[in-house]
Amino acid sequence: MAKRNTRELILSVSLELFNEFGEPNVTTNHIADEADISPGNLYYHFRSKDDIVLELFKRFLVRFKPLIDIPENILFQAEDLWFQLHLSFELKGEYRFLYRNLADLIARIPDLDKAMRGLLMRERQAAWNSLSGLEQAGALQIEPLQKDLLTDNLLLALTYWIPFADLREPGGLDNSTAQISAIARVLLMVTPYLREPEKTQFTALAASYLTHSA
Amino acid sequence: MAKRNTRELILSVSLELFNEFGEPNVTTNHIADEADISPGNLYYHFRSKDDIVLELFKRFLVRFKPLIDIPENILFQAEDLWFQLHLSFELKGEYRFLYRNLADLIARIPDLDKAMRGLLMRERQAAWNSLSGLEQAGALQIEPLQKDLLTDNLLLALTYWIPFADLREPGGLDNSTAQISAIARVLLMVTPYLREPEKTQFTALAASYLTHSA
DNA sequence: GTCTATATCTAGATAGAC
DNA sequence: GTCTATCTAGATATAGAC
Repeated sequence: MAKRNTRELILSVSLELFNEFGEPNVTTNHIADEADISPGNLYYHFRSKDDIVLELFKRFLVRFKPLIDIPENILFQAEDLWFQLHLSFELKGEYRFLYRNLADLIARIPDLDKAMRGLLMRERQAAWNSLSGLEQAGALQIEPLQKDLLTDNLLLALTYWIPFADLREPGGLDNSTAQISAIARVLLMVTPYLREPEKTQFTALAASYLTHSA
Repeated sequence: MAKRNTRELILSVSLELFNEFGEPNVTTNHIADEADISPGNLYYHFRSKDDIVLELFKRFLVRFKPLIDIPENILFQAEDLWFQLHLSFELKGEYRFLYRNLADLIARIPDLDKAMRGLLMRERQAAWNSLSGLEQAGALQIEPLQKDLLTDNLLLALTYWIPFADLREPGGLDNSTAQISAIARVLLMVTPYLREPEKTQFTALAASYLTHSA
């Protein structure tokens, strides 16, 4: 709601509406209406609707990149993974419209296509590096093939868990409670490959988050 | 391409175009054009575009329901799971436009919303029952909480693996090779909880499928 | 910077002849 | 059943006054 200026207002209103109704179902008139400005004014500040989407994506990107900038040889603790997931899901929840219509957005907006594919590749690498970190810390033991598959499965969950949860319980991810549940579920994909004592410790930790929140 | 009559032609052309370009990016004019009929003729056979989508969904449903009609107390072998996954992914590949735009389709078409949510619930139950079957056959050992989480993760993969793979490699799922790789990946989500000898046996089987196909 | 009014375009859908 | 021609609605985007 921060009304620093009209441009910012348009962006924040757009983000809200996109998240709630899905980007294809929100017209520039709806945005202008909700922001209490005229359609013409909106087009003074943005050349097109896609331009709004791209600006929102850019802002998402700026905050997301540091989160997946995980060096290859980091010494990673299990708690680090938890924390990293928490920040990541929180941010994606804020910009969840991007993930709800991923396929069509990138089909329509070439610039977004390029950027998003690159982002997914980076994120995959980040997940892979995280697992490597756990290995080096002695907490994780996994075969190379399994590691590769687990990485893909993690990336799948990181990409589509929010739309998936929204599907089953629309608007259910508005509260942080549901998000914590999501994080726990993703984390538990890793626990089968953890060694003791981390395995038991983490299963219990995730379980406790789950039970008092889902 | 089966041209039994115009109605069937429209359906098969629609399915092809929807799968290739995404349903929102295919207009009724495109369909008519590709089917070499007039737009007016299309609307003689279908009241609306949504009507076409619904009819396609109905046909998907008729073939999919038997696949997820898995009794609660079935004695399940690991191979059964593999086979079931194979049929399931093949069918979903045929109708993959449904999964590419799931959120928006059900937001727009109320009848589809109801049916699709019901279907997802059934499919989740089917996955759960499959795990139960493996437990009863002595092949699977898993804690109740883990079982629940695994079921959700399986459902996530069953729902979004195809759009996810399409994202990374557009059109990559056209050949059955890529689909086998997908099945192997999903199946490997279960292997950490399998007992010996099934565990080793299945890891090897899935790995062999993966290596000579991906 | 903001408004009103309007242009343009495209999609879904219909009417009526054949 | 099929066609041509057309309507209507709604969305993006622009023009020009204030």
